[in-house]
Amino acid sequence: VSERDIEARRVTGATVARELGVSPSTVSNAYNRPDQLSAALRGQIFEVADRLGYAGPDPLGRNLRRRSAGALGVLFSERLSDAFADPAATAFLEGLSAAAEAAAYGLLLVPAPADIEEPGDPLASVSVDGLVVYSMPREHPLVAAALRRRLPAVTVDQPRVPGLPFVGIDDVGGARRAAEHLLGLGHRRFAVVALRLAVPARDARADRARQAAAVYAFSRARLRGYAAALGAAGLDWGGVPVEERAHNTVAAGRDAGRRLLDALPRPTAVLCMSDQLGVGVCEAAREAGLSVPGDLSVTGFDDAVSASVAGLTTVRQPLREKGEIAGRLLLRRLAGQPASSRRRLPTELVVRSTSGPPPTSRKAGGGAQVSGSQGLRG
Amino acid sequence: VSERDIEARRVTGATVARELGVSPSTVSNAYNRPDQLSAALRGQIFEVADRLGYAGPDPLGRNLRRRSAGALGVLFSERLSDAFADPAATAFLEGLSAAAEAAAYGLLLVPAPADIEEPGDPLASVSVDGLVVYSMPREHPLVAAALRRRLPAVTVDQPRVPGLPFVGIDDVGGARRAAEHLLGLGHRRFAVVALRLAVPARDARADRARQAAAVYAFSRARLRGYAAALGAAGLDWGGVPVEERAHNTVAAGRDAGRRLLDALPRPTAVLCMSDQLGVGVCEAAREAGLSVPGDLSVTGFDDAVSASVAGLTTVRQPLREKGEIAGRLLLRRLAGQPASSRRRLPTELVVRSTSGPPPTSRKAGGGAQVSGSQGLRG
DNA sequence: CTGAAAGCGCTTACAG
DNA sequence: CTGAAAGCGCTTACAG
Repeated sequence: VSERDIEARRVTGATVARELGVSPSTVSNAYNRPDQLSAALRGQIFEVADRLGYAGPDPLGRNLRRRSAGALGVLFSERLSDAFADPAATAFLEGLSAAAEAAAYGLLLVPAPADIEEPGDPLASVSVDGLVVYSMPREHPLVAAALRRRLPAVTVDQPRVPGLPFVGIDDVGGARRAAEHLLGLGHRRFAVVALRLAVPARDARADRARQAAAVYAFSRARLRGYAAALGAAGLDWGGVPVEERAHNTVAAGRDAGRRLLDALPRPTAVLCMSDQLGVGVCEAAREAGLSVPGDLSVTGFDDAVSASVAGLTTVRQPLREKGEIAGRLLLRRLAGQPASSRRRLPTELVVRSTSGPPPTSRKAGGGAQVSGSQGLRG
Repeated sequence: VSERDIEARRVTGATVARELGVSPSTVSNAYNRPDQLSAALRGQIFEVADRLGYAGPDPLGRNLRRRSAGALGVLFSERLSDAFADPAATAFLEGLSAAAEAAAYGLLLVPAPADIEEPGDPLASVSVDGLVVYSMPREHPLVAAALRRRLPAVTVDQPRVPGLPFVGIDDVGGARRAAEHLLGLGHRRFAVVALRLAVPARDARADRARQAAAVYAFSRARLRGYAAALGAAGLDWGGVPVEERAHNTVAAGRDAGRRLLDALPRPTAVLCMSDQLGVGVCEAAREAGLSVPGDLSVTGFDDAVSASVAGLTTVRQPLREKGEIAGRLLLRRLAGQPASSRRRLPTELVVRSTSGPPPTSRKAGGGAQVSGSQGLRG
């Protein structure tokens, strides 16, 4: 009975039409095509609507009829709340939302399923016109579900889905330049703080097997870039400790830094896959009584706001632009134009005050060449 | 003709049912109620679906039928891209998304209308189950549209919509404590950098009239807090320059700082309504050859990541928690429980290294009491 | 300038 | 275990 009461009380366009003795089409036209009816009738309709508490056509009905949702979906591998805590993700969203908004599209952030591998389709109730797949491994159940849906989609920082447009950056080159910069300053003892490598992400030392099993394209590529530069300088990549961290936060960097700085012989340079991690490593160094860059050099990645505030040497990537391009690519597809392009944006080394020559070593036997900036081959 | 081709090609649950000679209900049940049909038939259905390219029930149809959208809408007064560039907004979204995600809801970020006051309802195509109204002035057309829709809604940092649940912080008290801290250190010459006050927001000096016309509850309240503290210490609020900035960025703070530090007599303390602004003012000071806090003390607001990185003295507010509470309040209403509460969360002064005693003044005649921390009345 | 008809794709009691 | 029927609320040609 109460169910029926509610039912009876719901006001739709048809209710307004009935009340006024006009057809539902006319009510619809009053809202959508003012030129299709007299101003007088339109006024009456609005008046009755107001009196009855009708707020205009229900988007649910309209969207089904028009077969459009007015929104772009965004898929993250992490929980949404982790994405918002990650400056790289929010800068990307900044650009993406600018593109969406310019075309009057909203952004629907798709919730991560409570259990990975839970039964049921996490996309079952997600009404969107297209999908942005942000930095997810191809095997992720959400990506599989997205592909099954055959929605127009764009992948970002993750190139392995054939047929879909892709936007990414030169991760290998960026990582390589950071390592070369430190090599050029004379460093020989390196450590790395990596972002998530495989699923599930870990907060732990990543051995060779773990590195080889990396499924996130961006972190895999950055490892490759670091390794290439160090290898070219004659260093043994196998001896370089790599700490993996699941979350892109200062706290994670601090923790990883503590662990790396505990080891002997201590590294003189730490390559970090994000600025948050880099800032955290700097904090761990100061905690341990080490000066940066006197005793320890640190590089980040992204060039987020915290990097410039902290004076962090880092690799700049055009995060906002990456989001804008992803959005425009998807919107172009939605407009019916073919857009199966792949864009790889450039990265750039930004030298600030957390990198310098290594301390003149008392015990290590390594070369003490403090100068020279290039060409450390062989 | 091509229209018809496309029409003919679309695969729905009915297509699968026809192909297999079963009813649409059975196909629906295969996806939604596995217990309602034999495993064998279910398998057949999935097989045919796969062959025909049917990805499961279309969310558009399902959402209409179920009268739910599976998403919470978020309304901002700024463009979406500005919201993502604002650390306070993203920290709020972090908490909100955690609450939404825990209940398997997505977050739909509603695009700002291209023209303010454009014709048509910006919410016309926005399918959501409820709305979070974040820091908007009551008169804003989007808020009016939202109220008209009669959707369950929660307002945040903006208390003036009667009947709606509200979550906010103690802006007055937080601002007052920042000012009292600086007064206690002996400062007498203040300046303020404010966030948006009225619509449209401006990048300019805000005179008394502008301050009185402020429509954003949070900035209005913070001004009141600053003014109360300075007034209680016998200072003339009318003589305190207030610079308004539309965007919460370091660049905006730097610009405001430059203008304030150009004036003579120069202020010895700058109260900022955000950490980004505060960091910017610190940069402007260093640019001008002033030391912080030796020549100039600066306070922020929020205690965002940049505040701790920069060592900024600030007023901490529980941004993430605010978002979580807003989300939970809205979800409770969606679950049919009454939730017309108002929550005002506490703020807390965090003293770091950008505040100290004013420089021992050579020319100004003010008192030079460098100590004392409270009770500057009269 | 207005209305009757069809249908967007789905799910839910209900009957068998 | 399966199907026929009704309807969620809307918009779009089309006829008048």
